[in-house]
Amino acid sequence: MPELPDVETFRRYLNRTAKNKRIDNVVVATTSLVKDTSKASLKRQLKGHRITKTKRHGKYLLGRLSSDTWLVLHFGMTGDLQYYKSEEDEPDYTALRLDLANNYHLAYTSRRKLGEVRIVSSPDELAEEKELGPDVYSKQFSKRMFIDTVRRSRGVIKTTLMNQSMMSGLGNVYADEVLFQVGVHPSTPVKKLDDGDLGKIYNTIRRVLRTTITHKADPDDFPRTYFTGKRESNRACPRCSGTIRKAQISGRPTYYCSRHQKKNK
DNA sequence: TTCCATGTTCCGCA
DNA sequence: TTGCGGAACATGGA
Repeated sequence: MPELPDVETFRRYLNRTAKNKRIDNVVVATTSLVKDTSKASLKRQLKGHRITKTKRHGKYLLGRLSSDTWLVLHFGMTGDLQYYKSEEDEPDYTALRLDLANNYHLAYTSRRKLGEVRIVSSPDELAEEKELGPDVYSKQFSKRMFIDTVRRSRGVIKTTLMNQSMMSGLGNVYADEVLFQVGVHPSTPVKKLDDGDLGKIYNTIRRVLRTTITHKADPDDFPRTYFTGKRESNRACPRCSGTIRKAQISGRPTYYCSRHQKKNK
């Protein structure tokens, strides 16, 4: 679930729920997800403070604390956020729980324990440490930057779009969605794409992200011509009379339409 | 039971 | 030397 549109949805959720509420108590249930700091230190840095502002860089959600440091949440493949009042509503797999002054709780859950929780001094510090490229949905990330960045890659287009150090935010599912919509085969070498092709890919990335964020990253609400949420081989293509195929690209399961996504135009 | 999975990181090879 | 691709990681669900 958690690629850029999901994390942006989490960010907005946090803004209208736990933001500006004092954190009275902190429960760390899954210590292995806390990186670069001890459990005790994480608790100390959260307790008594509030999240006053949120940001997102790619798939990372950051919350500025009233102490002027930043809480970082990464959701791995199965992370989620839940805001609730009654203790019996506590979700399964809660890894970190913030008990707020209004008696509500914010739970960060992780089924597969692949995420990350930490404190950094600034969003820039996080980007530097993780070597994150610009957020693919940010205003600053222009079409020119996109084309120049992609040109540095010697690999195939899908893998390039997913490379977080080139641009951050797209994962396996949304990279497929973008290429599906723009009609480019995922294993097309970047060097075979001209500036016109790349410009179209850029426009499609922005449009797909805008649309899916609008629908709160819920595939059930996506337009019919999207195939996120319907990733299944041998299924009819929602855009043409073709059939959805599955392949392995850079070790990731990849879905594409064998008819309207040709390797060479 | 076996296989698969929306994440990142590490290692070997070209 | 640099960058790409595959494997590993942890764990639940189909």
